[in-house]
Amino acid sequence: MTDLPTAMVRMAHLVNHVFAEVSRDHDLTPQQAQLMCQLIAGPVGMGELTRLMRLEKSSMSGLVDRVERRGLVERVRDTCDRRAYRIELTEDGVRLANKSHEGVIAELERRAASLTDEERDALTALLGKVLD
Amino acid sequence: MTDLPTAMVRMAHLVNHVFAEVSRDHDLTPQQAQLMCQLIAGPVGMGELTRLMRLEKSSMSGLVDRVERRGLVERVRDTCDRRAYRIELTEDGVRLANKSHEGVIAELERRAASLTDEERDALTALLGKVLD
DNA sequence: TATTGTTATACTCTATAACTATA
DNA sequence: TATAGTTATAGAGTATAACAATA
Repeated sequence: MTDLPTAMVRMAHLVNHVFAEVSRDHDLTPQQAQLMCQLIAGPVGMGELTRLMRLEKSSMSGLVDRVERRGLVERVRDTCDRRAYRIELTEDGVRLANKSHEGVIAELERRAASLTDEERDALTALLGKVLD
Repeated sequence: MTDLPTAMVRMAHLVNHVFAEVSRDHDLTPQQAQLMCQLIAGPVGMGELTRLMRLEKSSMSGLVDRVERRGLVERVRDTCDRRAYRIELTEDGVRLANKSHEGVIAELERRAASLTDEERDALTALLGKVLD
């Protein structure tokens, strides 16, 4: 039995590991997989992406470059602001993003399988309280 | 209210962010800080370090190189196996490792401050169950 | 032969600073 | 002037493959 912060750190390591493994299975880096997961719900602008992933805009430029080079996303000019782009998954990108996302969820579900339904709900609620 | 896997991923992002911020405050990269935290309890061999941090041995060589160059750790030859090294914190390293570790713990405690004592205990136990 | 660790190489990831184009 | 994004540069992080030294 450890203290709460230590348990939080260990949980983070577990999630990071799962994310790395799944990404690798799909021949993506964890950063590339994370970027693509951010785009599943729909196109996102560069500025919003840098905020979501807490990266400098130049870092995001490079990350998008490499994923675009693989044909997984496209830069689409914003119709309202001609300086801006919206980053959008391609068809291949949608497939890979969904598979990656599902892979992570499935593996985390598997890790949590030892919990009862009540424990799952309690854990979800408690995590939510910390994350607010 | 979201599902459990999503809450786990968000928790991981929070911890990663805290780790990145604290590392930066101490002029370390998150990887360097993580390495040094592994050494707080005492010297660790390269092989064990690669296992703990899930890195290839060549990656660990480079990581140790950069931290050693800053005078925070030392390679000490193992007395039993003359191929092996034990990686050991220097005096400066001990100070910085402890400060980083405490910084992370303190910030995570702060994030969990909204929980009651019972909720803290419950969350810690539930996380422990998933981590087994 | 097997193991411990390093070196060489080639990427990816990241930030800072300077830049271009549009608002 | 301010904002959205890129480019240039430098360093850190990572894996694969080949290597040296010891077991």
